[in-house]
Amino acid sequence: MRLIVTEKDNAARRIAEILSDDSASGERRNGVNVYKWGGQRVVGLSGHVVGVDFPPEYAEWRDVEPAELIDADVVTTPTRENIVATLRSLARKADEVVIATDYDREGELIGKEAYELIREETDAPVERVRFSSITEREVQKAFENPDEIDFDLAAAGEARQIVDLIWGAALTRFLSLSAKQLGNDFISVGRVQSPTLKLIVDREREIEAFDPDDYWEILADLAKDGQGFEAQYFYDDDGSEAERVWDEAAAEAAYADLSESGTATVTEVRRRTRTDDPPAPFNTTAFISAASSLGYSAQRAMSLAEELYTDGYLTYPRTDNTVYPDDLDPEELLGAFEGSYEFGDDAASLLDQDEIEPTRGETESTDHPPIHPTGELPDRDEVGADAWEIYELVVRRFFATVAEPATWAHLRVVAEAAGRSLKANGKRLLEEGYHAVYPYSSAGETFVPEVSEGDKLSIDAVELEAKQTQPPRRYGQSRLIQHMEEMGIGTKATRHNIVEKLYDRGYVEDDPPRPTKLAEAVVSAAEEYADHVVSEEMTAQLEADMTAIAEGEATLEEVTAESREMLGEIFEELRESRTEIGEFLQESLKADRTLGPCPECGEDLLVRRSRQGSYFVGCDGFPECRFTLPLPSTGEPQVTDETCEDHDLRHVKMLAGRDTFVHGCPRCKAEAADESEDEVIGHCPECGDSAAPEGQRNEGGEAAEGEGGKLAIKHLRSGSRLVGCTRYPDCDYSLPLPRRGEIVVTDERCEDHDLPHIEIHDGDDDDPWELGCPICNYEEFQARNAVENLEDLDGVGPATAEKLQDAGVADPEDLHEVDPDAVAGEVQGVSADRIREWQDELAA
DNA sequence: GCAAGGTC
Repeated sequence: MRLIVTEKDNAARRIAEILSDDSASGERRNGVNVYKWGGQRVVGLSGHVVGVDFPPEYAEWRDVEPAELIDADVVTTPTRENIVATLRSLARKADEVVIATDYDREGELIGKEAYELIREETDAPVERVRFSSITEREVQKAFENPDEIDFDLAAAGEARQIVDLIWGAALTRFLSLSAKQLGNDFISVGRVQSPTLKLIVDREREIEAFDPDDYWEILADLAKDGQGFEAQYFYDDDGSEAERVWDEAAAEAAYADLSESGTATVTEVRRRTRTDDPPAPFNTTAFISAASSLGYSAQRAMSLAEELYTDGYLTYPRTDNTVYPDDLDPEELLGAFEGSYEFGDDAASLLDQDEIEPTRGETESTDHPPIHPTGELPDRDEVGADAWEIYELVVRRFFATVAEPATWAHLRVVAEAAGRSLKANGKRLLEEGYHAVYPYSSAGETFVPEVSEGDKLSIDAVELEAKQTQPPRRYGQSRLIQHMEEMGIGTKATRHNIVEKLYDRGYVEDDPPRPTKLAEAVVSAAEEYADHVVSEEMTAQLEADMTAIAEGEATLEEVTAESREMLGEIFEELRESRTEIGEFLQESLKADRTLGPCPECGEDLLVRRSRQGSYFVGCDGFPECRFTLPLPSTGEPQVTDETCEDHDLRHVKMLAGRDTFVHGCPRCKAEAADESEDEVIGHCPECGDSAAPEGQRNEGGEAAEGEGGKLAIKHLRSGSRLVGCTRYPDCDYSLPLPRRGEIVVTDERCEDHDLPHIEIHDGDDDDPWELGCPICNYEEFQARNAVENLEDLDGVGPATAEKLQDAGVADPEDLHEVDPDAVAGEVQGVSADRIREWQDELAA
């Protein structure tokens, strides 16, 4: 039997299809897909199935000096046991093995890891094939010319693993132990995350140190024959054109001159035609950046693209490549969109072009093509709105890369008035080119009328604007990822996760990411004692070392020994400053939790956590001062940089995924609740007059008048509002009300529940939210939630969600109890296997 | 409970 090993299941399936001429069948072993035909088996790994770590005796942080990790053994152990077991059992029956992992450094290492596992089971020959994309031609050619594993290249990857582990673990443990931050709140450091964090912190330092300068700009409304346009004052500043006037008196003088002249004379007209080339094919970074201008975070964009990839609609989304492979036939791919409702017209117009020549970016790599549609079209309702928007972006990007350039007519006009110069730059689209199929990049025109030198223009208005220079802007997530790519840190598959990691570690908050005090302290400490780990040089040096290993000019042992020595020197310095560093980190951690002064004792109010795990605001003066304020029960509190003017306390935001909200000043919230009175709106349906519990009922089956609970609108000190029973805590019946907006009880009544309708007036808008009867509203809310929960399932859109509900699955929870075959029979487009996958996922 | 790199 011949065993073929790929890096992932998707690749295994496609290679089996190609090599078997579509006759392969799949089976599941240990939860791993194995494709078979004749004497052949193909199995896909899941990237690395083994990982490096220290031996177990180093596991307990408190029992090990971090510096001991520097010379500790590094061992490789299976991390994906089921895949390893399947690989082993397949290997035992193989008399020939082919490694077909991705064609890049990490792929070589993953292949070598598989090789080592296989060698423990068999002496069968092991070959290596390399192909630059999984297409019939490439794959056939690769299998006809098999090669050998490049152990040097794999060793380069191993060296990286070892260096990253030792530096990351030793420094992470050192900082965490010195600040006594163990458990979930450890303080991490790493070759990629720390330089990325420094980038953010450095930018924040620039912002904080920024000292704005005043300047003035003068704008004028000009017109020729009634056609108005805007022009800007400029002057000659040592040979270059300047618009900003730094001196107020000079600005006012120019403004006065221009205001007093009724006309200006055209002194210069310059026309130029510019081509605006279509963009290059999408690599991961460019894709994330385009998705970010549609409002998607890096993480969200990637997870949608991964879903579309797994479902077969897009190619692999993790790629650096910006050049389509030779075997991509643009005409054929455009043809796949011809009949489509959304894309048909655009595809047809592109096919009408005289020539189709895709654009090329700068990087051509061997593992995966640029991200493009496969030609298989998803059902718009089925994939959901977000996935569709991402899909359309990728389709249109592909369209743009095969479209014609756009051309623009540029018109620059300079006019003089009272010795002062005004300029206007016009821009008109001559040939729409790729903009016709790619609406995401700006194609805005600026109107300037046709004028000739010597023409008189009227000056209709002049405006003097006082401005200030602005600090640099924070990096957005996608800008950060671009920066990482430029610095050569991280990879296509990890950069967006690194940004996410900075959020998880409490190093950055909000979007665009803003560093916490902890982040500033970690970066400062690293800069002082371990500068190497926060610099991009560490990666640059590692890359050079890896190249040397791959080319046989150095060995893994030499490179890791040198790296260990360097880290050892760093620890010599660190040892002496341990307490100092620990205190510094602890202070910064406290600063991130500090709201402001306690109204009772003047010490700091801090976000704290009770023994039960709930958050509240407490005083740093505890136990002498017992002042507290409650916080909402949902989400993780985050102290924002906004401050309440009344109480000098920073506002709190509650992070809870989609349900994240700004709580505001906790003292304002508590005081507002103290001042409000409960407003009774009806009887409690659980214990009210018409539904009293057994013991309290009178002969008529009702509670005695006045004894039953009433429903009232209540304001809690934590900021929540609800319709709840007046007999609380004896009766805990309650219905949620929105956190924001003024609650207004109307005269309209719900006949079913005998309750008034409620409206929410938010801000000054005169179009209130008609919430209606609170009971009806809550029931609808629950039903809506159920549909949304269903849509969270992989491959379920609004249409399928509805069908699932019709089939008795109102909520994902119901899936536990259903018979997959029965439901699959009732719901078109959902297989029993899919349902089993959902069940497995929910169980996990 | 550490990193970064694969992958889901």
